[in-house]
Amino acid sequence: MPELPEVETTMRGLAGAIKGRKLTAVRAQRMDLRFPLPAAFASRLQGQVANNLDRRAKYILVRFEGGLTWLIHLGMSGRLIVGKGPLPQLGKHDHVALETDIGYVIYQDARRFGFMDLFRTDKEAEHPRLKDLGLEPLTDLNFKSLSALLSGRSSSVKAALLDQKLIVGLGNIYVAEALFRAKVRPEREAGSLTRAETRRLAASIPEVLAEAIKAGGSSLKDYRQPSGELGYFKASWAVYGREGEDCYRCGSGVVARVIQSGRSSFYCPKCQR
DNA sequence: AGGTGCGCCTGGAGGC
DNA sequence: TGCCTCCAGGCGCACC
Repeated sequence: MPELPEVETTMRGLAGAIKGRKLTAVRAQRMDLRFPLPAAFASRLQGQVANNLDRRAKYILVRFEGGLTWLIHLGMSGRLIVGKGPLPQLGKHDHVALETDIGYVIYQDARRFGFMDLFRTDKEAEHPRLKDLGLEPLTDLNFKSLSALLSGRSSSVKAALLDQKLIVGLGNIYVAEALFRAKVRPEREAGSLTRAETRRLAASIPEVLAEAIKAGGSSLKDYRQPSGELGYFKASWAVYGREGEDCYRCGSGVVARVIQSGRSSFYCPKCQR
């Protein structure tokens, strides 16, 4: 799925389409996303005025004037598509659609690993999807906070960085890129990182995420910005998906791929230690 | 506590 | 309008 930069980009695109506007019509074509849509989903959203939009971890939060919050997770292939004018004909993967006075939003998700929920905004802190999330890498990550997360941990540093209870927003791509920049191998035991390595990693994570947001995210297969534009950060990947290629940085290492917990990890064996 | 494997779905790529 | 296998950005679960 979309990792933090893609979710952030999607949230901003959605904000441009609905912030301050009333949802004049809401349709749920399919209720069975990863989890069923909540009861009376469309009727509860219809007529709501979007007050502010936010991102927490890989969740988009739309808060409405009346105290209702709409939570959206894009799963692996979820996309939000925004447009001006009337709602176009919906396709087989268009599961939720809404209109405002100026345009429309379509939630499209081929694999249906995404999901949505509605809840009272004042209960946000207790929401089961939100209450156990770790720290936000763009605002709360520094040497001290990262050290506290990693120290004494026997799992791999990759597993630790993917664990949304520790730190949120990272997925397979951005973990690979952040570890490359920090010169740390994904298989390293999390608690074994030196102070210098931890310091580099605390810097490289927000750095790579911020750069990716600026580029509109990374388009792999399904992802596009809500406007339909691609995300361009893929061109900046140093190791992800580059198995067998020469390392950008050291020139002599060849990017390797190993399987960790059934998922591909990419790194330069020469300059990541 | 941590790992591993699997399932949830569909579609694209590549081998044959 | 081929068929088959593998693979994919996430995440939760059962099981060890």
